[in-house]
Amino acid sequence: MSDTPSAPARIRNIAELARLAGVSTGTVSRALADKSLVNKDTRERIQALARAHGFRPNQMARRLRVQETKVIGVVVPLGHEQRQHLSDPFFMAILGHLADALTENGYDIMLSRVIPDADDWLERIVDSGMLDGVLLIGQSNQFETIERVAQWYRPMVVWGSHRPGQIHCTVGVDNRKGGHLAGECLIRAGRTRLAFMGEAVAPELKDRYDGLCDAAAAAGLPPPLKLDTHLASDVMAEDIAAHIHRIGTDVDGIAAASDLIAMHAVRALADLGIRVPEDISVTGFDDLPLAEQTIPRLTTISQSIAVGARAMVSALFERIAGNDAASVEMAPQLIRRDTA
Amino acid sequence: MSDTPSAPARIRNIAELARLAGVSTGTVSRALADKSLVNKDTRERIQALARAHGFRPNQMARRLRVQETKVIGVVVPLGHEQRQHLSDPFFMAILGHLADALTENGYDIMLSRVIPDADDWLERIVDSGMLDGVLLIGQSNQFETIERVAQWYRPMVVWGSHRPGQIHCTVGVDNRKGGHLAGECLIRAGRTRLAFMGEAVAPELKDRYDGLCDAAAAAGLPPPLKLDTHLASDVMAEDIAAHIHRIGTDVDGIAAASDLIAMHAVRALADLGIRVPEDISVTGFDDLPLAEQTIPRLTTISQSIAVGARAMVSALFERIAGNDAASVEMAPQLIRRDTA
DNA sequence: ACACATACAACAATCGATTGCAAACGTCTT
DNA sequence: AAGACGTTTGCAATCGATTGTTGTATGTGT
Repeated sequence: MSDTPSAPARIRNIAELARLAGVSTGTVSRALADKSLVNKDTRERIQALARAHGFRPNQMARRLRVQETKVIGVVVPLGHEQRQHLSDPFFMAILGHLADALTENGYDIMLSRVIPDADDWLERIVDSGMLDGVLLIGQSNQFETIERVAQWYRPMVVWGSHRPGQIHCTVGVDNRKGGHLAGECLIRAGRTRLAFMGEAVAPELKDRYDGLCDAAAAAGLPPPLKLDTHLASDVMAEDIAAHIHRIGTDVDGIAAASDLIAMHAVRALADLGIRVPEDISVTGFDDLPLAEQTIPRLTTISQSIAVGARAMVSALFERIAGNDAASVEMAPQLIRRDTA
Repeated sequence: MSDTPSAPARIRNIAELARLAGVSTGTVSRALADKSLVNKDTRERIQALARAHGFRPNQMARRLRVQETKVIGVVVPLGHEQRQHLSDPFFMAILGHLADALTENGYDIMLSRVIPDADDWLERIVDSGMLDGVLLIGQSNQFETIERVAQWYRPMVVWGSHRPGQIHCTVGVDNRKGGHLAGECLIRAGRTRLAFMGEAVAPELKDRYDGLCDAAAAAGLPPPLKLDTHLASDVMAEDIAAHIHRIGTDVDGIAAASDLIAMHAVRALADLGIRVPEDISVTGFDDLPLAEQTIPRLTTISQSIAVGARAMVSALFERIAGNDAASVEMAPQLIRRDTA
């Protein structure tokens, strides 16, 4: 015996443990999986031995063999916003809830922030053989790519807008309705010169703008101004600064494409001595936890991110199990607070 | 030919592709890896074939073979804050920067939010065989566990405080100094009845409190009040509400343990008609991008998260390469804005 | 004492790629 | 024409586990 029990030799694989226990690798495998096929005594002896040596079977090998990884890819495509950070609060909020739901079910999360340079970025992710399923956060400007992959890859669910006849499964709010609600709220506050602050490249954002236009049209107002604003927080500030001059003369109501944009706008207006909501009304979009904590509190359109995340996960599990899961479109809700 | 070229049969593995190309699997493997050992023509023919069939080698198998996964685990231990969400802005901010740095280097990220119930939670992660390295965000109350694992597992870097003589490699700010800076700032503003709002369980937070005490002692003030406050945003609100009554009579300067706590506190004070900074001064900690966007803008202690994240990643790569990387302790910085 | 069921563990194929070694082939030299 | 050499390719072992099949004791019933 050259091994002292106090410093047990490190065991690298199931075969070494098998030799140590005087059994075959098959038995060890079954013992560690706590299968009733192996004698209770043997089983416990092997488990104790494994514990003593701090041995844990290699997951890579196991997963290769059983063809099931228990890993879900959570992918953030940044086609239109190459500079946008993962640190965007909306991503993070939804990611947090996804993480909760997935870990509860014993799945790990592989996080990818993808800038779709090569056109097979999604294929590369999807058949890396590392993932049991994929959750896409946002469609970005990659609608076609997503559709293409969805034709043959089932276990994928996307946060975003639903277009009639589309193949891929989405979960999201009715963004157009949301934009409409925001518009109505501004109009009810007596605002007539509306503007949309955001970038209408991704389907979600375009829908929000269209909804805002609907509301304006319904009230007999001209189509709202479109103030292009990046979602990446570092660039956003500049964009807003550039826009802010037109505001006050041309604009008295801002529907922002996200809470973050709204917050920045309110902040920038305050710097110019323009008061919200006295001089200008502002609405956000998302209803992040943050929106309630700002001063003044943000009036915004709720996406109920928590519910949405759960819906994504359960749709994904359905699809992994082989069943079809339909898209989910949730109703947005106006949360009236202080800014409009 | 039963296959029409427009709908090529799906190829599942390298062997099928090899048969199709009339070569051996070894050649296919080398061809796809673009190794010069195989003839340029053959190589290109195989690559074209693979592309035509949309074939991509199984990563799980490859990784098992080469014993290198190109995956880094990013782990958030929630020992003291079981209810804390991943959506905490600080986690998310640092995660975003880590994601940037890691993806730039061709690594994927496996995200785990761990509630350390079993005492071998870290061992289980570390030798799952799925990871080339581990980044821990925060030490939580798991200092001993981390030390234990660090004794034999090298490629691990932790965001948090550095204690003299500790084994595991940390990156973080000098939290004690940071607390000191916050205290000095409050004291310079004429505040004498200080309080610390946070939970001094994790080493980082305890250090911040100690630093605040240092500053108080240096100014001849009594030790600051300790207002226990959870970091999870849902519970936090209640905690703060409970504390808020003592404030105004007992307290005129608050050093919050995080920007988020500070924001909530300012908000809660505003609801009670207590003005910041006129009636009470408040400092945050972290300097999240958000801190600049609130009204009033948050005075806070900067952690320079971006720099820290880069430091973590480069220390980790050093350690993966087999070199030793020392802990990094960055100097905190007071960012004076409006709240103190 | 014999047939037969039961419990347990070993054997070996398998997942899908990578890679050291050897073999086949062609070219060039002497 | 034979040997040396370089270029390509194939063969087969390997990574570390899982699992269907097979084999061998042991125990039970008649």
